[in-house]
Amino acid sequence: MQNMNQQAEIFTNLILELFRLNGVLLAVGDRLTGPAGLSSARWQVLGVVEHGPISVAHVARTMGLTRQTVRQTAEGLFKDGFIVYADNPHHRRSRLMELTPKARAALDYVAQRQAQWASAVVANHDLASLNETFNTLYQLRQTLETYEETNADETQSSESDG
Amino acid sequence: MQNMNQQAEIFTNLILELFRLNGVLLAVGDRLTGPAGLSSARWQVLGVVEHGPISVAHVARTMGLTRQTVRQTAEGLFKDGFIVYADNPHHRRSRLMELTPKARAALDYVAQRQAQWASAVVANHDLASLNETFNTLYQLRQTLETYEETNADETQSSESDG
DNA sequence: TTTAGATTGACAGTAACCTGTCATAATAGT
DNA sequence: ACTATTATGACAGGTTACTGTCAATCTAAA
Repeated sequence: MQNMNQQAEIFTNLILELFRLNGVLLAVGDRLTGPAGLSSARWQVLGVVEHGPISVAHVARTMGLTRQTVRQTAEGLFKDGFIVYADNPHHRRSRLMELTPKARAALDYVAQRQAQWASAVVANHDLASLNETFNTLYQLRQTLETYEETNADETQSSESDG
Repeated sequence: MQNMNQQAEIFTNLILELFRLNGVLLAVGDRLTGPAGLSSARWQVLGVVEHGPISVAHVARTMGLTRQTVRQTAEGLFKDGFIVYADNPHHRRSRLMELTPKARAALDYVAQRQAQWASAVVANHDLASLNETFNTLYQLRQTLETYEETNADETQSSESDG
């Protein structure tokens, strides 16, 4: 099958390009948020807390990250005065994160910078291509996640190791 | 400009999708390479060394990573017997990494698994969409990198902070 | 030849993700 | 009410990326 080699090559190129783009986007995020005392990771967490008081575990689920990762980010946000913890009426240990005025100001600042940046960047691309790209990537992720769920057991079961 | 808001939204969605896809791909890479004693990062480095003896700094430039990051990965690869260091006739300190038979076997194993995986995944997508997506992402990265080079100075100069 | 600059490997430290483990707290089942 | 399970925060440790700094080395210029 000649076509399969071609597909595999295009697919590999696509993956490598995704990695590079990911790196660039993280750098951009840090540049946009840095002057406000934030980072890409902190910004994303605050973006969830912005919608209302919420626990660390809940944010983790929302963002698709682990509890521990969000906890670490939250620790830094608290230490730097971007969030406070409020008592949770439904759970004694699991307190709720809330934005401080400092965080509100930082988010407003970053939002303005991000909009400015997005406008400038997007001006060079047409709507249809971006939308189509989004759709393809979304479908690709669905395929990958389905495939992983189906085949992960067959080769990754390291339960007999311990 | 009504169109600008729409573009900004699609753009934001695209970025979030890129982050998610990146996470999934890293997980897949680790799953495919794990049984061979490798990881996504190690696999990529070995993929460069595979083409011939090469220094750490050269691999870093090839991959678009920092010298120090590749050095750390190389350290692990050496410790686990995947590479050896050969003298560099052109530079006394900068030795050249070379694959060991163990690495050769691991790469062959991973290549087979990766091809199998890629075939299965790609079967659900058509060549044209993947290719078009690659092109859009490539162009987008070019735009981003150009924009960063042009505007990075204006807001990121934190020299007056210290 | 000697000096100035760039490159390189090494080392230290940081950020952001991960897993594993533990005690505590909430919830479901009996 | 009691027990088993689940959810949560805390802590330890590992991976992969980054920056900064240093001495050694190579290269180019004077």
